[in-house]
Amino acid sequence: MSPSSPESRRTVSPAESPRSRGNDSEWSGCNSCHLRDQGFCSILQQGRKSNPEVEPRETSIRARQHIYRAKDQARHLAIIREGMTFRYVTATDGRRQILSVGMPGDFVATSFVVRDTAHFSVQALTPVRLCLFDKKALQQFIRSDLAALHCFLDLIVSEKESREAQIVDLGRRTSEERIARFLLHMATRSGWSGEGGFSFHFPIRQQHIADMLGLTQVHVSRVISKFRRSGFIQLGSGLLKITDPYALRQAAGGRNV
Amino acid sequence: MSPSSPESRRTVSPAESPRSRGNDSEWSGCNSCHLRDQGFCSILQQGRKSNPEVEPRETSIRARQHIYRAKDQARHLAIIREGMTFRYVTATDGRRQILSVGMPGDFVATSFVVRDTAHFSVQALTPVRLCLFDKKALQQFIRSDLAALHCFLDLIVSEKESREAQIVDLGRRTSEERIARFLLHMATRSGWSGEGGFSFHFPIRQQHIADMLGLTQVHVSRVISKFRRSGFIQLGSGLLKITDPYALRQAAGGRNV
DNA sequence: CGTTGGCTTGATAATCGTCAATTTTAGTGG
DNA sequence: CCACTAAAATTGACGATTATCAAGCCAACG
Repeated sequence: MSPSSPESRRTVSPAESPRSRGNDSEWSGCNSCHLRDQGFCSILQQGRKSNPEVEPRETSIRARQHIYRAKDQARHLAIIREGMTFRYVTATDGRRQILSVGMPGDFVATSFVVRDTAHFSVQALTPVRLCLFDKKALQQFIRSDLAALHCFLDLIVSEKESREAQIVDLGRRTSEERIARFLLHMATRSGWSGEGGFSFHFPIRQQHIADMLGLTQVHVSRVISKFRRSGFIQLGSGLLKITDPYALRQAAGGRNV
Repeated sequence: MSPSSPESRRTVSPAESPRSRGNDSEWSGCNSCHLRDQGFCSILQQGRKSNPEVEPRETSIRARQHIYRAKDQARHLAIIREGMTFRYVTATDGRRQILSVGMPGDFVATSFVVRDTAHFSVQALTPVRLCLFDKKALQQFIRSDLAALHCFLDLIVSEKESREAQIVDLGRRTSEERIARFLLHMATRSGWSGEGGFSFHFPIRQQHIADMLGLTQVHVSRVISKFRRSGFIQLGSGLLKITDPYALRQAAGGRNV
C-alpha cells in the first residue's frame, strides 16, 4: 500500500550508543540556546540548580538515520535542538503510518518519560541536533517536581488533541483537504502568522506526506500539482511558498485550519 | 459524507444542570461501588480522607442524551459508573467523527482536568450512570497530589497511544480490517480473554461504527453481513457473539489486534 | 397496525490506488 | 564545478475500494 522509501537500514541510535557521533566539541550548554526559555526547556532551566544531574549533552544525527527503533529499550530522553524528525509505525506488510513530525523544542518521543519501550520508530528527516538527557535522571526530575509534571501533562494533553485532529482528518476529510491542511499546519508551526504569503523550509518528501495522511505518493503528487497549477503554492528545493493563503484555506475546507 | 443519525437535539447536560435528572436517591457512594479499587477510582479512594470535598454524586443520563456539547464551559468532571458514552466532533457540513467510546471506570472526558472547554461533544450511547465531581475540587486534588498526577498522566499517555493506534487504522487499513479490529477491541474491553468464543453487550449502531472508522453505514452493513455469512460473528439485539475468533483475527490483518 | 429507526441490498459513481514509464531534482565523487 | 547516479516527482492508463442514491424490509413501540 505504501512502501517505505528506501531509507537507511543502519541504525546508529544515539539512544543506544550515544557517543557514536556526537559533536560534543560544539556543545555550549543550555545557556546559549535560543530554546532555553521555551516550552519544556524553561522548566528544565528553572529546576537546574536543584537538579544538576539533568544536564543534557548534544548529539548530531544525519538525515534519514534512525533515532529510535520500535521495541528497543530507550536509554535516553531527547529534545530536538535543530532539524526535524518523524515518528512512525509499520505494519508487517510494510505499510507505513507517520504519527507526527518533531521540530525544535519538541521531545523526540514524550512516551519515554513514562514508558521504556514503544511501538513506533523515530527517524531524522533532516540533519538533527539533539539534547540528550539521562533517562532515569530526567524521569526522576519530572516525576518529583510538581511544576514539571504540570508542564509535561499539558504537553501530553496537547499531543492527544493533535492526534484527535489527525483522526478527524483521516476519517472524514478528502485528500485535498488533508493535504491543504497539512501544509497550512506546517506553515503555522514554522512561525507563520496566517497573514499574507509565507515561505518556509519544507524538507518533507511526498512519500512522507502520503504516509502521514493515509494516501499514496502518486496521489499526493497529483494534488500538489493541482495546487501549484492553481497558484496556491510554490514548492521546490526544500522550500514551500504559500502564495494564496485564502485559496489554500478554501481547499482545506473553509473554516478552521 | 456521514450524516449524523437523527439523535436527540435536546441537551440536558448534567454539566450544565447537574441536578436535572439525578437519581440521587439511589446513590450509595463509592464504598459500595464495584469500581472502587479500579483505575483512577482507587486513587480517589486513597485520597478520600484528606480530601473529603472530592466526593462525587450520581446522575443518570438517558440514551442519546448529550453529556457535553462542544465549546460549552465544562462545570463538572465525571466518571462513568454504568453504561457507554462516545466522544465525537462534527465538521460544519455535518460529517461526524467519533473519537472514542467510554465505558465504566473511564472519565467522560479527561480533557477537563486540564481544560475548561473542548472541541468535541459527548453523548450517551446507552442509559448511563455518572459519578459527578466538582470540577475545581477534583482539579485541585489531581494537581496537588503526586500519586494522582502520576496515575492521571499514565491515563492520558494510554489514551494518546490508543489514538495513535486509531490513526494507523484509519490511515493504513482496509475497511474489513478496521471493522474486524474494532469488534475485537470492544470484546477485549468487555472482558474477553481472547480465548474461545465470546458473547457481549454491544449497543453500538452501524452508524457509530462508520463514524468511528471513517466509513459509511452502508459499507459497514456490507462488511458485517459478509462476516456474518462467513460465520465469524453473530450480531443482533444488542449482542455480539464472536463465533470464530481465529477467522476474525485473520480478517483483522493477522497479527496483533 | 402504522410509524420510526435501523439495517439490507442493488445499481451506479467518485475517489483514490496500482502499475509503469519518464522526467526532474538532488546528492556524490572526481 | 561538472558529470554521474540515485532518489523523488510527474503523468497516463487502468482498476479496486468505498461512497452515493434509492428502494424496501424488519422489529420495536406507541
